[in-house]
Amino acid sequence: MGREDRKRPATLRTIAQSAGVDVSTVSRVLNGSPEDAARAASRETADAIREWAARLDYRPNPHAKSLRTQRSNLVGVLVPRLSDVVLATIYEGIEDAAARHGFATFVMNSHDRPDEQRARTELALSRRVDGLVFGDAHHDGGFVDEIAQRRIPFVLVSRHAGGHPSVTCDDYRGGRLVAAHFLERGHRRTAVIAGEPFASTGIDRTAGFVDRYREEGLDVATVHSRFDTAGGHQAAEQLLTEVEPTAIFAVNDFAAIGALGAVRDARLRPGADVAVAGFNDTPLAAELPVPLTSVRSPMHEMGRRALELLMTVLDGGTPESQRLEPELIVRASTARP
Amino acid sequence: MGREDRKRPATLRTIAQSAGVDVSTVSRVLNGSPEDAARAASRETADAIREWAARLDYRPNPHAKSLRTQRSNLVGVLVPRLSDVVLATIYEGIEDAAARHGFATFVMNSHDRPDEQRARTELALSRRVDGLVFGDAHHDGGFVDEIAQRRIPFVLVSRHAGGHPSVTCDDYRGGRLVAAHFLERGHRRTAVIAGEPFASTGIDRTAGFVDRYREEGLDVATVHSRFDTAGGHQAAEQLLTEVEPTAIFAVNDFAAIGALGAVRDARLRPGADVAVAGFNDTPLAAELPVPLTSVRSPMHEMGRRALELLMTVLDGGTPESQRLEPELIVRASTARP
DNA sequence: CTGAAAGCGCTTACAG
DNA sequence: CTGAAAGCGCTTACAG
Repeated sequence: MGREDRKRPATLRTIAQSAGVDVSTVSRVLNGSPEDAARAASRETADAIREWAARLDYRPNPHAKSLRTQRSNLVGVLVPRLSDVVLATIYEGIEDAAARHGFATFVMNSHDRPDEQRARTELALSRRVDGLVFGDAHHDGGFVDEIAQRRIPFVLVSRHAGGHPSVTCDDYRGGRLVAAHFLERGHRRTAVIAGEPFASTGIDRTAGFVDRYREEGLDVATVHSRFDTAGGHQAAEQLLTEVEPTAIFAVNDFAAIGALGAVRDARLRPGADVAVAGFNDTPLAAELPVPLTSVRSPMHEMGRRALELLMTVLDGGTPESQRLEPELIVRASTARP
Repeated sequence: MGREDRKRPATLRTIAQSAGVDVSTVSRVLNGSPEDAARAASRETADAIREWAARLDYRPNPHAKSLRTQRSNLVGVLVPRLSDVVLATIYEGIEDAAARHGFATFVMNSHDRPDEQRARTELALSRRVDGLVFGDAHHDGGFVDEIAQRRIPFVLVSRHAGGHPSVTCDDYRGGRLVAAHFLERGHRRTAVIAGEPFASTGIDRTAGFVDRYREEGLDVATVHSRFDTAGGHQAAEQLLTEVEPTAIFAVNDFAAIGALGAVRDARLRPGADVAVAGFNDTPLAAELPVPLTSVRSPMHEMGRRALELLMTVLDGGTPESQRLEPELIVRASTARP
């Protein structure tokens, strides 16, 4: 089954010979714009060419095309971890939109480590991507600033940084929604599991929550954490002993699930004794033993729009950052008994 | 920030001119095998060439190379859904291994739909991938048989089909492990949430479980389901009313989580009243309010090995299918009180 | 040790 | 409406 056994695919030349015309004519008819095609050959010649192409199962060689046009129709996508369902879903949106534009994508994990971000980006660049989508931007913005300076087309998704074009959820507003909900339920001693300090998602969600509480003259305890369940568990344990909050907002569903575990371990009832809310409304949130209140963010849509925004950049347009609306989904984890 | 602004990258010709040698010499030194390089130029010439390459930040143009060599160093990967953490983790293994071999990967979702499998495969082929990894093979094997007939290099991962080269978990054995555990705990009326009927994973896990129980002269109720939480919830609801099992094996953690929800909704205590076990030992399993007993499968390793197996195929070797060992992780969801 | 030449499969001014 | 030619950036027999 070695690769030598497969017979060579049809090329423009094959078709040109079959149809008795020049390759340039075939190119214009098959791969050119409709106007090009119309100008390039008579109806009959064009039809004959198209018929041969179909019969020979012709598919343009993308490498030849890219070499000639200096455009690869490839985009590189960097995410912290693809096994995080939030990023995977955003990526699905990116991939869908890319396919519709005739682009293919390379995804890579950076694990939120600057050295890997750099290495993966260079790898993508050496593969000659036309542009990049970063789902792993750090708020300090050092790395993306550098990419911008090199005039490499890119957009950010999920997290914003340094004023570069981005598509995000309105995380600040999402944080406020949770705070408003907690206030309505009468919680006055609350805490936030704020995630990693370098991610604008965690920063903004926390800020929105804290600001809303400040408006009521109330302070909020905050603690940073990893974005996963173990991180949330650990952070919640600490908060439960040091702060004894009646409600906890974790800036991410996984951290929230970890927090639920910590609440249970402390012999408290999630929802009844300690309210817990998460963010993103991951598919699991609704199915947990104690269903989780969470802020729904349009993950797939965010990915789709980020890719569209990149297309704007590639077409030389002026990209406008977008902030999509979050929606609070209330469930048992924040219901008083 | 249009693409026109970036200055042209260095090429072999740029370097050849700078170093005062022919492009063919530069090619042999920079991109050839070590022996080629040694034979192509004197130490000094070679060093000079390498120095110029570094100074000009030379990166071989992959499109030119692919066009010339008829090899793309690209592989296509098809999965049912990348937002399923199991497939995402397998894909991470594939991607890691691919990068080490100098290959890049395209991933695409097929949603387990034959028309999408076909369309995505053709898309990958039109992008001139050297080979494919299918994580979404259907057990009937119709589609992959066809691909094999076309002599397209490919391997299967996670699911096997039609005797084609594959890397899977020993799912049958995994099913037996769960059965043995349930038997040891004294469960005699049990049920399996078997997943989709077209996936070898669910088929084999179910068969292993059922066979072990048959050896004790006991029958097992089985019901098919989707692989997600909602599917598991629904299947468990049905089983709880119709079969009243004391233990349920769901062939996948998400279905198991859905089953836990159904158990709770029926006012039964997971673990105490009804044991529930899952499969894959997803990161969440350990962190659930009632930690989930699950069969750990080496997902990342499976992906890695699948890619290695594809490399064997591409090198004209004889690929041998592999079945990796599962491991039972016992937690509270199957502990008697 | 080194070079000159051909060609992979396209696109696109240029010419008629 | 159609063609001939050049060239994108590589690799690799062939020749010396």
